[in-house]
Amino acid sequence: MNLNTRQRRAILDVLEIADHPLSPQEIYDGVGHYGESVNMSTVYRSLSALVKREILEEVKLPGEPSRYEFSGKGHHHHFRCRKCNRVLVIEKCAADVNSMVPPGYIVEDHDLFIYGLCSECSP
Amino acid sequence: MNLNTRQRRAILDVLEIADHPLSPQEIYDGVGHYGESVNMSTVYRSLSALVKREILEEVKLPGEPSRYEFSGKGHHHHFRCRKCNRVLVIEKCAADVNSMVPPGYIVEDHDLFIYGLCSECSP
DNA sequence: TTAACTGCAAACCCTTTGCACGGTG
DNA sequence: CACCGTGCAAAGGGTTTGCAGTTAA
Repeated sequence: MNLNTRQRRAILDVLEIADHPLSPQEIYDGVGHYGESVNMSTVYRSLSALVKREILEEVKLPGEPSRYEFSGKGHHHHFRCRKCNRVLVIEKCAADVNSMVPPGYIVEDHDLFIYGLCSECSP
Repeated sequence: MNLNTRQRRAILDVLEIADHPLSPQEIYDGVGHYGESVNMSTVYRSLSALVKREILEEVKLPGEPSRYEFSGKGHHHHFRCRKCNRVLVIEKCAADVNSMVPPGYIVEDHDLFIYGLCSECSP
């Protein structure tokens, strides 16, 4: 895979500068802010290629479009700010998931989403 | 709102018998299993009317269609079985969400999804 | 009767795909 | 030349909506 096309560099730059997971639309808009342009199909195709190569990871969210972030962060969760709408990374995990499931269940994985106001948006 | 149409009775019956949150498609299929039929638009329209009246609640899931469940359960979470694909209710919550967020963040709410095998599907 | 509900088909949004063109080695 | 990557337009899947006909009170 060639990362060194104008479009893929722009996509990765936008993700790096934002420093938080972005949706395809946010990436598309972000590239636009640089005065560059990328076709939305290219955004989608690049994102799935980058996920396949494990350079990025898809963050699936309940009821809204996925965000994409750089992989290699280890176990973490996400915070969704209801004012600025950004999705931010939460590094801690204080969920004792095994104690939550009824007997007989096997826990393989979990996702946790926290909603509220981020530090930039809280009064 | 009139709950006493053939279609809405069927939708609510299917939800009640299933005893776990269902997607619009699962409801549609469930009604079909009774030898009855409901148009998919009617399923969607009935579900949103029932959510608006707070008879049902929408369970938004990451990366897949919402499920619908009876409201009034209080705070709870969901388990998604990777074998039978059912979404099941988890009544406990052992997540200390407030301790997870960085200083300055305000926590309003959270969603937790556990993935694995339910008791009927585990070996 | 009349207000609400339903079926059908079309529209919608987000995402994926087919195809022909473009850039690079 | 051979290959991927790209843009465009069309197609998909899930969900919503407009409209005309139907049903419940």
